[in-house]
Amino acid sequence: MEYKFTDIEKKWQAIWKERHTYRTENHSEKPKYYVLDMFPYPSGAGLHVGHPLGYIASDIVARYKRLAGFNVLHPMGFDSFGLPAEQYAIQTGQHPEKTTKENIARYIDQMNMIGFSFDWEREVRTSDPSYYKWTQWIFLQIFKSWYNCKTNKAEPIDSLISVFEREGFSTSLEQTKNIEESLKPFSAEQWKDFSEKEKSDVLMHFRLAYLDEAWVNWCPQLGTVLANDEVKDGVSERGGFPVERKRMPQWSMRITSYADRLLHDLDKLDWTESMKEAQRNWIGRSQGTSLIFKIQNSISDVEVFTTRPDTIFGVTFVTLAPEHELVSQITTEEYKSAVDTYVTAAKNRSERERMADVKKITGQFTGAYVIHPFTNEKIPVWIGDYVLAGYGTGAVMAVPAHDSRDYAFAKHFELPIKEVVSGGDISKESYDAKEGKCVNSGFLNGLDVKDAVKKAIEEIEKLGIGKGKVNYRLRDAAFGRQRYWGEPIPIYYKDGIPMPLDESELPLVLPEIEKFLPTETGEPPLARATDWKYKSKYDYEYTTMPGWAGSSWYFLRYMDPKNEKEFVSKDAVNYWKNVDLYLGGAEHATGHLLYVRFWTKFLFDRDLIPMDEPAQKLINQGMIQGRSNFVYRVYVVLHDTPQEDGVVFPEVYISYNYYQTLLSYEKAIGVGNINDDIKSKYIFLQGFIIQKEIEYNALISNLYPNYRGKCTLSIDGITPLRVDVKYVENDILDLDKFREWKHDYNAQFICEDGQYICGSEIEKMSKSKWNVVSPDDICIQYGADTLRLYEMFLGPLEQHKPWNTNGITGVYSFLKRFWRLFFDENGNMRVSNDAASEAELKVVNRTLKKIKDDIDRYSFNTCVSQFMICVNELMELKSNKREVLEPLVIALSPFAPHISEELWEVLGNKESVTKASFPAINEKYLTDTDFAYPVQINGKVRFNFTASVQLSPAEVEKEILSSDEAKKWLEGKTPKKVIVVPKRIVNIVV
RNA sequence: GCCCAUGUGGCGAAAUUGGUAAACGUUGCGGUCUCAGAAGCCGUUGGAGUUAUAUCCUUGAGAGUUCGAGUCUCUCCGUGGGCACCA
Repeated sequence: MEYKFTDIEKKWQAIWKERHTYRTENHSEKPKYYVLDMFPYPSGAGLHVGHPLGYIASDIVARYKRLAGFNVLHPMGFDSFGLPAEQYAIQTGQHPEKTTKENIARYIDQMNMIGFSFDWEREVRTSDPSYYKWTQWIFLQIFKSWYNCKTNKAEPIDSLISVFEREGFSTSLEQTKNIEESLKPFSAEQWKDFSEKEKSDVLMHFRLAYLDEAWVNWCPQLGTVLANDEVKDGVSERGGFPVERKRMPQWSMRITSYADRLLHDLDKLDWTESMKEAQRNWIGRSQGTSLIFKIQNSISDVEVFTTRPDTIFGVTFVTLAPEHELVSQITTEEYKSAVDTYVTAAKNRSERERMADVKKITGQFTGAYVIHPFTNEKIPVWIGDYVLAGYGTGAVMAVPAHDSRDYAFAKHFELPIKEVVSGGDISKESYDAKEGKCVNSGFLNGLDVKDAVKKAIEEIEKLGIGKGKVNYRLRDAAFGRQRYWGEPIPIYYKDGIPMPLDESELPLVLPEIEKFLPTETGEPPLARATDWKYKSKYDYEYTTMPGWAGSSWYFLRYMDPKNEKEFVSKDAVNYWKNVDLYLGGAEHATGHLLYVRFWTKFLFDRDLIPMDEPAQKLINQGMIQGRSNFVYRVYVVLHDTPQEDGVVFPEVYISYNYYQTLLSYEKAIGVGNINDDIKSKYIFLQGFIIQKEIEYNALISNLYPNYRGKCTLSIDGITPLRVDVKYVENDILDLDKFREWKHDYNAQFICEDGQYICGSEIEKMSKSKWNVVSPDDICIQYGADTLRLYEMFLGPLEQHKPWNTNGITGVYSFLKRFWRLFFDENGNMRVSNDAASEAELKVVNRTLKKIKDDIDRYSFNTCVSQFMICVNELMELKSNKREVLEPLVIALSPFAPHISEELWEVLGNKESVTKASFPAINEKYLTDTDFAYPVQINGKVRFNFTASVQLSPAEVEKEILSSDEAKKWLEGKTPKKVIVVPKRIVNIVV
């Protein structure tokens, strides 16, 4: 009997489905274990071999934990709202719901083919109304909450209202300190007299989900606002379109209220350092001082934020961001037009332009001055776009001597530079280091920087012009998207006041619309919906939620996916608590992983769930990259008019360079007639040039030099073209298939030893790069178990690695060998019930121990190696004992579940292997007693040596050589060399 | 610029707390089986050196700690990633 993986896999997948083998109950005597994958966005391209990497790893852990006696929750679902489906809908007119459903069906088929142990009865889809009902519900809870700084947690908005009713609002109100300082103070009486609208506006300053005029990342091509993490290098992450800054009313999430807790709680998580570091950077906490400068001849003042109060005496100017609200107020008549010009220019620059000329220094004097609080000197106020409106107070005190940006600005505009910390040479560059002694600094003179900071803050607070303050780089997250395919925000507008829907009215279902584009007046697509008004009267909010809304709480829904009364029952969430192992890509560090922590903390604050972190342990599986292949083709650029130095042929004009290109090809490949006669050259050219590409204004020849030929010749006019990796094996192109694919039957390949060698490049696996390898193909050719083992065998889980099918035969033949342990050549079962030998037991126990240890540290590649070693050893021992094989079948089952089930049945066990428990390890067989007596290997003798105390090599040597066994072996000879490894092994060479 | 990660044969990679570097797989080479191919099976494969044995060298580079360093410390170089006029 052969190992027929196709039959075996089909059989067991059907059985698992039929018997609901992986259904998980919410109650069990067993301890719980929750292993979660980041759910995929179901794209139209289907899964490629990179996607299942993390799923296979998590499936191994899930299956292993079941064997180890845990009640395991291992679900899968789909993040099915999002931009690509909508873009596709715009292009094709198909409803995103339809394409999303089709894509999901394909994803599920592909996943089932690999044999995952997901409990599909718990599947969630973020675009399903029964799911997004609860996303909307959570939004409403966030909307109806505020952050109390005194209790340091989110509370119902009612508790804030009662504070206002009792005390009114002032900047010194303890509960709201650091939250909102632009709001004007009011008394309790004033609060009571406020209109509904006024009250709503005030509360908007505190709600955790709020509507506000804000600077946003606007992407005109996508027609929507994007959050900071959706913008990379000034272009949108999806599609790569330019992003502008725009001020508009915008729904936001007050994630900044949680900045401190998001930062601090990182310490208690078991995540990689780089992951935590990425979040720390993104949150960007900086401890400093806010400081107020009085403006000369004015009642207003400027507040700045600095981390270096110790350099207060080095301030030689103050810079405001162009958007700063004081700019228009303080600018003097004389500078008005210059300032206006500058501000307008700065505002019109896109984010990308601004980034591009980071090095270019621009600025403008306002004509105004502030008074230095300690020296009473006049300090000029400038505006400059190196100061960001959104960070700190949008104004800085410039200390050119000790800040490189201020230094550059000062040098450019010839402003004074005053050294106040000794240690650098400020004539050359600024001295930014926080080391040295203060000079020229009044009461700070002679102090070290550290002490000076303390002293400066003390003095500043004494004068009442500032206080210690913490700033974060993290901004509130834009929450509204001017798009169709997302959760509608459950808000309607009554007399201009945003009102939450009643919870009983959820879900607010996405209305049907005809076109998925914005309206003619520029409103979001939802404005197209007819008959879609709250109580047929009030407008709903037209923006939808961003992609991250649904994914910020999905791990909770898996616990209780069908609950119609609650987002998750107390019962379920108290049992499962947080995720024990979370697997996903590192690219979500500053997006999803921050938002899901934020929502979890919020739900915790409001006593809706018992834990304040979503996932204790996080593993980032590396990306499996694609290996793209290229063919090369000679292009000839056409010219409209004859080139002076060119060669003229009937119909076409070619520059001399390209003529040379073709000639050198002729030489290189030794084809065609080389003849000075222009006519024969024409024939030569005619032979190759077959097609005119109007688009590129070029002639495409049918000549394909191979990779090596292209390199050695290094001629212009050769263009690399992507070729589907299906037609390439080990960089060698299947010529016929290629001709067929490109319909280029005249293609002339310049080969080497009859082989056309393609160029290659490692890059992200993607449909557009033609380098996608589908897991389906691997499953068909080698089987799912081989695919699973091979993906693990490729290398450490967390590392990026290119896909390469070369090694897969090794894994495949391992499974075939494993199979042969059970069947002889004639297909008869050869397993015996005899007792196993000591050697066999040693092999199996050592393997089990190693596998267990390696799974516990998520080192799956070494597990696979260990299985291979084990099979090799058992083959050598010709082992066929049930006692040996049975535990191995169980141990292998997390990795290769199908073959394990089949063999388990062959061994005559009725229950499924997944119901078995992980075999116990007999410690007796783990000790290296083999080496207790001397063994001769290549002239060396190996002794086992174990000492309870640390001995020096000399002592060990003495100890060993004086032992009876050594004496017996040496027979009076003196050892030539003794290599001593304390505590372990001694090699003696005679 | 700042921060994090990482560097081992032709290739993917192993190497618990510092303890015989290169396990396992692949590629290459040689052999066996076969009408033939595929698949198996058996050798061999870091470098230098020797008929062979012996021996020496080798974990990006250089230093240090140690009886002993791929592993720990410092400096430098390369690669990947994050943040970036964030005051």
